[in-house]
Amino acid sequence: MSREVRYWLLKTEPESFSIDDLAAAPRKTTCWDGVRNYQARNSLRDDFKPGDHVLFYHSSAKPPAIVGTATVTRGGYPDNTAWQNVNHHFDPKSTAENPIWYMVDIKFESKFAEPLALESLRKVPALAKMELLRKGSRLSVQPVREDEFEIVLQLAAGTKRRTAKK
DNA sequence: GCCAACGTTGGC
DNA sequence: GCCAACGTTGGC
Repeated sequence: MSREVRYWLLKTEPESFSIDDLAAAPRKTTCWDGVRNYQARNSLRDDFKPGDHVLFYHSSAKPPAIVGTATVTRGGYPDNTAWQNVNHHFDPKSTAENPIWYMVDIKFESKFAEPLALESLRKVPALAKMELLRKGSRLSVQPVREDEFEIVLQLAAGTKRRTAKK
């Protein structure tokens, strides 16, 4: 029995890694390393599978916004940056024998014509239950419902059309 | 196991 | 820069 495709949202600060960085990366692919939160880790380790779709979100940006999409090309595997003690994400409790932290690979899929700002997403009733919009939400790796994902894509396409008409 | 102190995230 | 909302740590 084949598993259904799942949908995710990944947060990143564009100053450290942006959608443009992803688009410019070799094979437009990067490993999504450095996640150091257990709930997020569990998603990466257990639930990310190749073919899953990702919304790419810029946090601490002006404005904070969903800026594009990516696809998962490799499911969870140990995050080796955790046991490189020169690395910013070093965690002495994690070893190659007993990895604590996991990463995935994602590939660039699209960059929206216009960012979908957090503020504008809050005005969309169909997205009211989205984890991203929940008060106090801080998860950097979060599940997205299929209908939410589709609505976000439609919104992105809509801003594109309006821009084209100008 | 409780919980206060502390550190981090991230919108504003 | 502020601070609310978390998650983690560690004393007890």
